[in-house]
Amino acid sequence: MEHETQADGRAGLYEQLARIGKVVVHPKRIELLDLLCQAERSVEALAQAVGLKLSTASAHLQVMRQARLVETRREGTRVYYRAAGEEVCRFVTALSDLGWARLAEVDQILRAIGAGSESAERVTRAELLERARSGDVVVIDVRPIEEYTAGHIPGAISLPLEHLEARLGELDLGLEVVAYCRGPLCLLAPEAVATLRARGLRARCLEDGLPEWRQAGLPVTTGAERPAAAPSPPAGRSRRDTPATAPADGHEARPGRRR
Amino acid sequence: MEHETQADGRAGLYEQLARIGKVVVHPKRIELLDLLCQAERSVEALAQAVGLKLSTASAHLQVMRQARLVETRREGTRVYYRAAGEEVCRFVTALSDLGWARLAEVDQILRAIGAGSESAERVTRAELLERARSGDVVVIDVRPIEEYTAGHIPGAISLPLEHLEARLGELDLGLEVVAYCRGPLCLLAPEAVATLRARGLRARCLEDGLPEWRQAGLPVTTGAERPAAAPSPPAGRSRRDTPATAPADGHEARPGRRR
DNA sequence: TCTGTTATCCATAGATCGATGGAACATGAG
DNA sequence: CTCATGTTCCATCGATCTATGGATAACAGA
Repeated sequence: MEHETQADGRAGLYEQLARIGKVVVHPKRIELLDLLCQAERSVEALAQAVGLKLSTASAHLQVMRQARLVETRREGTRVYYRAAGEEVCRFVTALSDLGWARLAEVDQILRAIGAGSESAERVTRAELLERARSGDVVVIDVRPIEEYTAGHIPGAISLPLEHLEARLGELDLGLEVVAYCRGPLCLLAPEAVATLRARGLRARCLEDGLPEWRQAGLPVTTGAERPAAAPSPPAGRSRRDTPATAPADGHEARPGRRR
Repeated sequence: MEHETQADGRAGLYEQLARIGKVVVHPKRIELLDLLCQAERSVEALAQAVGLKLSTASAHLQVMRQARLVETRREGTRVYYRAAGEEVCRFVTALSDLGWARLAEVDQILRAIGAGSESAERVTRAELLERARSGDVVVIDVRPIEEYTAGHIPGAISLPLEHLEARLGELDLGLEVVAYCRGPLCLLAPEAVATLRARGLRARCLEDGLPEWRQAGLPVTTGAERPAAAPSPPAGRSRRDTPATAPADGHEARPGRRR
């Protein structure tokens, strides 16, 4: 069992799929994959993000790499991992959807942390597009800054949850705030909304997160943030829009999941 | 660890998702799930279909049930399993897609069995819809009869691969034949097409299979087959169309995958 | 009630996996 | 060349998983 490339040579299709399945048996690996769908990171950053020893994280990443779900890039002495493609993110999304729909416990956990009540009133992607065009909302990306840099909604400003309270002043109090994060299972945006509401602001979450936005074929801007004073620069000024690989029909490519 | 419902009580979101992941670590479980996305079956039928001892198959099904991916129905002395919902099939589809895209070996296996060369010329769903309307194609469902009964493309006739040669006479030689099966990783349709072409007929595969057809929001007919003489009864006469849960935009809901 | 059929449960033995600390390797800076 | 840093490889122990045969439970029919 050395040459893993051709080892198991007589392995059927399902054995191959099981190699992918092996990645998502372990909670930490799912967490890592989820992170990697947001942005590429070094091994050390990943290990720290999910609370794992370096060697353990590396081992997990090896498993993921053998299944071809992640790829690496070397920069000097450090190695950056990234998701190996669009399909990987779609797979993770499908897994999350399934979890949301089938596992009552997921729902309970989310509710227990307080994301239950207000999550009912979310902004759809279509609605956000429309209101962003007319300029009467502020869109904030509450994920860590690296993930914002790796890709964000055009016109959104980066306001990581941890800095939210300190930088509240930057927000235009007259406008409604729409917060988004990693996806339906991520609690960053719901927490941000709770914080903002406690301050008397009007705030809602976007349905789902950036991966779903991207998968819907909507434009994504990469690169650092701009001064962040103007709340709504006209959309479409992205530094690098996604190539039009996905059909840009957008608006609910996936059937809805919300309860 | 008895009350699995609330055991692991203090488990995070990713632990919950890993419960789903656990299902797809094992090749046979993926195979079972794939089968169950086509039609419900008894334990015995499943065990036989995938070549497993009864007790082993039952154990696997238990795992899948604990993860809430399958549900059961009792009829007399036998228990029927079925996929627990639309999202399950979507998940399996995403896994297959990912396998197709990432695992070079999958491609090699498919090619090795001879599905490589002709698979390039497939019929899109949109094209099939159009040509079925004008009535110049025969659509054949080459899956086992149970799966046809559980759901098939309106107007398609059931012609399981194993009976194809014997029932060749039923086909209208003047029309092109479009064969479909379980999905991109299923070899039934490609083999059928190869057989038909060897007989001099014009034949092509449909892209993907029935689950993808259903997921695209297109109508699905359930129930036994009709006399199967008339090659193209007008579509839309389905005995029970799928409820309009999914958006019926159809035509390429997912971004394409074909190489 | 007794019997045959179908499915689940159980105990066991063999295989695989995960976490961990320390060694080994590659790279860049003195 | 020699160090320091970041990452991967390795050996090990403990935990978990799988297959299997046989026991048990649910059900139908006489």
